[in-house]
Amino acid sequence: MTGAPSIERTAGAPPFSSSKLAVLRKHPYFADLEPDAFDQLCRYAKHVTLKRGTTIFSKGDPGNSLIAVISGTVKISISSPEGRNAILNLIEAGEIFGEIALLDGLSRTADAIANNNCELFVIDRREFIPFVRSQPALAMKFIELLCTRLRRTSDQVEQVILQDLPGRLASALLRLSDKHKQEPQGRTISITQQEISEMVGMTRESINKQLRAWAARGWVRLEHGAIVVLKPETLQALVEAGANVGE
Amino acid sequence: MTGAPSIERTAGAPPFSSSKLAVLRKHPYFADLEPDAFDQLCRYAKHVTLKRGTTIFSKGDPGNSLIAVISGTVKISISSPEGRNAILNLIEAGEIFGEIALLDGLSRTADAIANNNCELFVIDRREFIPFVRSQPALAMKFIELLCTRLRRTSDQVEQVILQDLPGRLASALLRLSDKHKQEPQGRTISITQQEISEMVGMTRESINKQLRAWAARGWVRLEHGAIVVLKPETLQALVEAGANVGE
DNA sequence: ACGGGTTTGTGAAGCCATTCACAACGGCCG
DNA sequence: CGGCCGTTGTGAATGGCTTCACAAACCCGT
Repeated sequence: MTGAPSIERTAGAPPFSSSKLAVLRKHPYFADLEPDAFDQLCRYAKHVTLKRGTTIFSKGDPGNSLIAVISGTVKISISSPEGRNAILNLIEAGEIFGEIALLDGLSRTADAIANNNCELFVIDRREFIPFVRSQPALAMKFIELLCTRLRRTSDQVEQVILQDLPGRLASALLRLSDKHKQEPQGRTISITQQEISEMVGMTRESINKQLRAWAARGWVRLEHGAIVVLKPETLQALVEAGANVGE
Repeated sequence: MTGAPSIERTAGAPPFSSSKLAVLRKHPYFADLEPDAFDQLCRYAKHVTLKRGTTIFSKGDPGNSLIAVISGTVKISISSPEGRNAILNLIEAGEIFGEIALLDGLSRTADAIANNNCELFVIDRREFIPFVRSQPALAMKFIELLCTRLRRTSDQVEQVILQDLPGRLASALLRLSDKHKQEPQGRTISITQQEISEMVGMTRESINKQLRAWAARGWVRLEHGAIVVLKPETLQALVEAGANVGE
């Protein structure tokens, strides 16, 4: 709805290039927002570029902003005192994060780190909250977003508690490959085995062994820094059967 | 704000006893709602009583209602094909559940089962959603609720991935005992070891052994169908240290 | 094209939690 | 008050995943 015009140029002269705004504009959270409301929102935003490895915020920080990813990807993770760490989510271009602390005003629940060089929009809480109240439709959008996140996180708990290594790994691969389902055959996921192991909560070594076992059966193909899912249906079946099937 | 009057009796004659409504009225989600809006809400609700073990809804069901617990407790859980199952949450009197499927209209993410005889209010989606739209304050309340749930669930993921048995068990005990912190000394949790094991994602046997080890040190006391936390600070320290300390 | 850092591959040893198999106990209902 | 079922307590054996310790392959910058 509302097409995608009106970003091109406005009297108020938004301080960012239209191409960068377009990626946000297309996003479901903002797609059916009033055009001028969107422009107003953009005026609140700061544009930031970071290089790989930069910490955006840390667990426990006061959470006073919402962040939209324009390019690159951001890693949402937590780490234990002993040095183990877990990746909760990977946020890609067009997505937003940091909404929990933004909405409830409490501290951040996890760390956010630039996973590679990236560009962000940062929207301040002070300016954003009144804006949400004035736009009930936006509030409903956030309810939707929170519901989606909750479903995703619940799923994660379910998997980590109920599934073993093969099941969890298969789920993770399917979820990641769904994000980029370009061609029907050959869904390539750009990710290191180290990262996958941290998403799944197991060691890199175990993940590697399982992946190679599947590669031997032709279910996946391993590349350097990437995994190609060849038989998504088979992996899906494995998840549903409750693992223990495919070795 | 708004005190707690107006429930007593209204012209419209709400069909439920005021004592039952009071438990809802006191709850944060509804506390600062306009009195007549609250009455209107109550008119949408159906009153239900169930006996222990009854299934309220199952994972995958279409989610078309919000449920408030008047008395008793409800178990939110999921189960794997092999029969393992995991308790995600225990909902007690005064709390509500089922809000995700209510708000986004998709299927239920888990099973809900009456953990003992209980009384519920059931509010239908068709009637509720327009009501939320007409009450922006209520929408903001739901955003808060969702944020709380999300923090809780994220925490669970964090614990299950990063902590070992002692750490997870300690966290669970502390969370449960915080709910009922009556006396400063002797926080009694009414729960079976079987249930705790399903909340924590480990076997009853393992949980039993850990609990007895702690009982020997005087950190907890075990009763039949209950656990008394004697040294919450010690358990807390154990969680923060990343486990491996207490045995 | 060389060199250092990251990513991947692999085996041996060890450990924590599960599984299995009971025994004892408590509480409730007939 | 006497079964009976759910809860708790325990030990031995098993196993899946981790830990540790490398080696090889790859990638990028100079």
